[in-house]
Amino acid sequence: MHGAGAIMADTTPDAAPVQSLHQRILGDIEQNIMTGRWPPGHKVPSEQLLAEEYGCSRMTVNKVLTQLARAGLVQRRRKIGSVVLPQKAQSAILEIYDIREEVKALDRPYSHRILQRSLRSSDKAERETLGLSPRQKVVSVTCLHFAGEAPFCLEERLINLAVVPEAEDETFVDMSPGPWLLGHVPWSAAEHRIAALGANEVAARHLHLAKGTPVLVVERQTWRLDQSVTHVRLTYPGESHALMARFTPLQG
Amino acid sequence: MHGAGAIMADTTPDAAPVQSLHQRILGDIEQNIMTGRWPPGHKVPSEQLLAEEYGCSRMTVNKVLTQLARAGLVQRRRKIGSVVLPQKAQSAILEIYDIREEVKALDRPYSHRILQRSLRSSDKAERETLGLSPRQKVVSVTCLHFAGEAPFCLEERLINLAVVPEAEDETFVDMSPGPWLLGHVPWSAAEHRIAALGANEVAARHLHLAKGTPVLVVERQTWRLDQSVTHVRLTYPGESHALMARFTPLQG
DNA sequence: AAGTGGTCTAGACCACTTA
DNA sequence: AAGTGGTCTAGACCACTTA
Repeated sequence: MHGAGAIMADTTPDAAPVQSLHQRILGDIEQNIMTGRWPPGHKVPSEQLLAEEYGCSRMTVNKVLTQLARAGLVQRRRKIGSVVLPQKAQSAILEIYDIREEVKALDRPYSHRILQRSLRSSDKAERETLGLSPRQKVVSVTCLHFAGEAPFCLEERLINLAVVPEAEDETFVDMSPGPWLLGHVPWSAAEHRIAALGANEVAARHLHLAKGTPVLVVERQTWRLDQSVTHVRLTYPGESHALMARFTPLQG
Repeated sequence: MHGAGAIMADTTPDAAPVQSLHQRILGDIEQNIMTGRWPPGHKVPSEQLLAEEYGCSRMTVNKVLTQLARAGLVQRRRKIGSVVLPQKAQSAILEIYDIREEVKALDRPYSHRILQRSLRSSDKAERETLGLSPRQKVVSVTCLHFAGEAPFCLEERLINLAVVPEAEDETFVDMSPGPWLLGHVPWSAAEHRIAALGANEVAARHLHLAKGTPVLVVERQTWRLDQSVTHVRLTYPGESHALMARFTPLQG
């Protein structure tokens, strides 16, 4: 140090840029769309015009508009320019939470218990579900998730051993099958099915419900590239459980 | 060779570039992650190294890595570089479809009927739900959606007139409230709640079910900036209905 | 023919982080 | 001190689309 301490302490003469330039432009345009000043169909100024207005290069506004297009807020076409899109119902999105996280979010102690685990040849129904060929083996796991002492969710899962050979030696006692799989196999696609059903006998017994009580059933199948990785059926007591999600269309 | 061979895809000798360069780089990296060649924790080559390997400028690979980071596949940190992230359960996402689209996807003729519509001061429960101040007015609409002759979904909705004054004169006869709102108000956030319940009296009557039959209840609240736009409760016969979604983490 | 977006370059300076 | 990403510039050429 050469006596520069005073200078160091005296920073922020002109406010430091808390936001980058393209974040500011993004925010401005987003505001215009969200407030309705630019309704669906409105023409967004061209990249060149925006660049002039903000006194920046075209690349900077291009980055912003590309991001808005990816988020589905605007449509971009050559010669035409960018227009504000009507919002689509399909863009309403719901997150499916990790069960452990769900329970912890409720401030309850989480635990799980493996009720059954078997390694065996796939039967016909399973091959149909997973899209397997006749000889392929599967791991079948049944797992009960707890919030405190209370059963929270029944998990019935099939794992395709051809895609996840490491599953052969895994007991899932330390980590339940869901998180374990996420750590071992990346997935490229998933399909969900959600229904309200009356509890069947198995679900009723494990979840301590009367048979026929409404339960929320989430089925999820996951693929890696073109191969089915796993199929899972999660059964939640319907009265007590709800899947929640908060969603915002754009992240800055 | 330190993985550079795996990174580089074959160069197309003559053919016109059907893919842009950054799309090709994105695809290559995505492949490496999806196939497990680059497991979670693996260090992605630095921007400078990738740029050299692909013989392109740093901006081009920066674009790719930024996109991968936004999609949640990698984490980027200065000095450290980029590393492959473990996949998160939270990234499993479910689309909620427009009811009209849901019905049409089943190849059934869609129609809807307005059962009730009223403009009135909000009551206490409604103000709590929507976060309104005492004097604010709401439009309350009850709408039944049909697939052919069969009731498909009961919609019970509140609309905040302060945010959507145009709703005062709208009958929703030509277009049901959901799509109408999407065309009139952009939303910035939504919150969903899904549960399996026994049908209450109103739902049972309109959906032609016995009281207590399992139904799937989807509640959605939507905001524009900080103001609540609408709250809707959708009730589906649980046995016949399922929400479906297919999801892929990255779009090129 | 002209306007617009799509993509890419070859640099630049900076901020952050570890060593 | 050095490596890495974050951001931005000032251009360039091209593809597509309308007129």
